[in-house]
Amino acid sequence: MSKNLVIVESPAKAKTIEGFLGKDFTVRSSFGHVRDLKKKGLSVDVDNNFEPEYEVSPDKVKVIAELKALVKKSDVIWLATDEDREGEAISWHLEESLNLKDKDTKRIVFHEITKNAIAKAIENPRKIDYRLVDAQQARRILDRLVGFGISPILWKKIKPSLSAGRVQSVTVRLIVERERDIQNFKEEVSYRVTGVFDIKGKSFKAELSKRFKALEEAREYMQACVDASFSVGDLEVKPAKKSPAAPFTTSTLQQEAGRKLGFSVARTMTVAQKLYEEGNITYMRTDSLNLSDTAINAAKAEISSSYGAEYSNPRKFTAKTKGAQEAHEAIRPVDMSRKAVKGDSSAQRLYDLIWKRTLASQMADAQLEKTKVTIDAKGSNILNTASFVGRGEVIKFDGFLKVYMEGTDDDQEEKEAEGLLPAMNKGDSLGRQIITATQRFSNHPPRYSEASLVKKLEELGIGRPSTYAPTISTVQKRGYVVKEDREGHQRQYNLITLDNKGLNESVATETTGTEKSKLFPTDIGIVVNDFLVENFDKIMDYDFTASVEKQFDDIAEGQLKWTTMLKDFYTGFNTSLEDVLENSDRATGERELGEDPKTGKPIIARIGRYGPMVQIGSPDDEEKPQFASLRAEQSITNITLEEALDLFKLPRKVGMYEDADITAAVGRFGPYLRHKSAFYSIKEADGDDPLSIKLDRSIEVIEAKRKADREKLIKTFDEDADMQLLNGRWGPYLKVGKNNFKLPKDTEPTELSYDDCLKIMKEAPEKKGRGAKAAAPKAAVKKPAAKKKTTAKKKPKKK
DNA sequence: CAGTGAGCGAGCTTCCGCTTGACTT
Repeated sequence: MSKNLVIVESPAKAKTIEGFLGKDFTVRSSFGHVRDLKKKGLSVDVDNNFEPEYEVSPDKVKVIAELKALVKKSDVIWLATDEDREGEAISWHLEESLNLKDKDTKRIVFHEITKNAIAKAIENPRKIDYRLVDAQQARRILDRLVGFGISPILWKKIKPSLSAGRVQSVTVRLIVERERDIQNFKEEVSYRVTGVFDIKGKSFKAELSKRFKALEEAREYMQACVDASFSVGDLEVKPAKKSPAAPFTTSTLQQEAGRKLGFSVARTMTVAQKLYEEGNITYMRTDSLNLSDTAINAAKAEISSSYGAEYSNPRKFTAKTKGAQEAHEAIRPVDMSRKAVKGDSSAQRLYDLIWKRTLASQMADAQLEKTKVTIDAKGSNILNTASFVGRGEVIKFDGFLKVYMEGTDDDQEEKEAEGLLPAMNKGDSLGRQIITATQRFSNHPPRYSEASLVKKLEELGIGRPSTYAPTISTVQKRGYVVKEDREGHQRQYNLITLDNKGLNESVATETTGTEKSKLFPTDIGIVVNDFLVENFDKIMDYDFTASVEKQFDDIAEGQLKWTTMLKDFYTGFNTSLEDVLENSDRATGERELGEDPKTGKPIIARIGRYGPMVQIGSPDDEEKPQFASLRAEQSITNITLEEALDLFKLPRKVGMYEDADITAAVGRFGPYLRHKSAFYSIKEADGDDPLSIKLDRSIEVIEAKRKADREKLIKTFDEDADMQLLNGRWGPYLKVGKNNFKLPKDTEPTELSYDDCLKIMKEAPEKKGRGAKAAAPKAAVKKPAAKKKTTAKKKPKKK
């Protein structure tokens, strides 16, 4: 019988460690935090030293029950949660909710999961560090105060259900401000001159050291080149080196997988989680650059045997990121000699990336030789105002480049790959093949991708490895930000070429401004952000998190009392909450578009109760104002008067079919047709538009939908017209009225009788949470009673 | 699931950070 219970945070870790410890040890996991502030309400007594009200998280009730049973059977409890603020707090919450006795409880930490490290940890137990716990409580409570303090103000002043928080609101701010920078960007025009020269049959590229502002200047210079003679001027050869990037952290893994594999941040984490659970990589939520000695030695061995000892260069990297807590190692393969893993292609590719990055980080620098040639031009005086420069780069020793090179975020359209320059000597004359002057435009700052946003957040010290991916999905779920592709537009540019046929001027076209999977702010995002920046500048400051983090550190070091810190913050914060609630105006992002040609009344675009909308007239007028929602692709900032007027043309009568009207309109879920109280979605992608769709096409859409519905239908019943067996996305299912039911495994739907279906209905498990929407209105009359019932029913389900 | 936007008032929404499955029409 085992007398020791070890509790870690992750089940995969528990499994590994159990193997290292003898059979006197049982290892279990807490699955992260087990207790939190109560879900409902503030649950912080601000008048009583910020006394928090904790509860075991609903999804951890079972975990705690199981652990409690194991505690009873054990003599010593080892709390082996991560060695950081959150981990220390988890240990404390475990101690509290499992009623652990001080004398039987030991706190241990380890940084790598090896038999040795764990044995060492067991030999060196300590007590829970309550100062660190206090720092975590301050962090948790501050976030609750901010989130639950500001969000309700947004419900009143802008729109219900909105949210604000220390992390998400600043994230949205980054995106809104970047979009403004882009809108206000004034592009600069210049002329870039490049030439291809040759010597002894070999050619190379060179670029003029200066750009011209005006076409006229470029023309003048090109003209001078016609009769110029070119020769080799200065030649410079310089050694250079490149060093490998550090091993992966969560943030750099997300960035690199985005750049090289095209993964979203969420997908990277899902795939990494799987690799971790299968024992292929170390923990994937980390901000540490550290590799264990075991890993460094394994990399050294792998490099020496595969590439030779001269390729090995063991290195230690140290974290430079704000607020790094380093409870884990960097993300690396568990076994460096495992060059590939089984699994789907996502897993294989991500593993390959991690393997290469880790290996490269332990490899020698690459040695390069950079050459630079400056070309002399003789002829007209204007040629002396600038000179062509050619650059070459040769790799003398490839070092880490043999396996891996980090990607970049810049779309560098103009950077040419640098190759080897031909052999030449000072004074050699050069042939001119072609010289081109091209009109170029400066680029606006780039929009954020998910990965570049994560990079920015990490730089600012905002959020943690475990929250980057959820934060990005939160701001999208709240409708503050959308991830989209945008089509570019055509742009013309001037081109002057000089080749053996002489000078030639032309105009060419290019596509510019194409965006793929970039983050854009929505109207709501913009209005909420502006409201918050105006009224809560302190919390919206990019340095707010960094400054509270410093205070959390002071708490952890025992130099500051956590209640004092919260009190200092809350006094001012609460005053501003009250002030804003009382004195600030409703924020609607209102913009006047012009006048309605029919009535002469003003038309405005603004945020309404249900989102962005346009409105003719005001409620003060004798006649009621008219309203219409904006389409998904429209925005308050861009919509024109004409587009707004179009919105009021709906709903529109398309024609008659089967003795009933067909009308076209746009609803909450996009454009649709309505016929005999049935709805038929139409898509712009199919070339259908509610403003212009014709009768014959509408009939086509209706008939297509009817056909699809017929194919979906498996069986109906005479006993109940509302009951149907249908084919859905996940196979056959039973539909009764508005409720859907899963069929038991291995059921042949065509053979089900009416009674069978009734049975399936009755035996269906209770729907939980969000799924029960359809039933809600009926229960509305007896809400309090109905509510108790559902919570009571939930429990047996969790057995 | 589908045209809502006056104002009232019920009751609801909301935070960040730690960890995985269960579940979807």
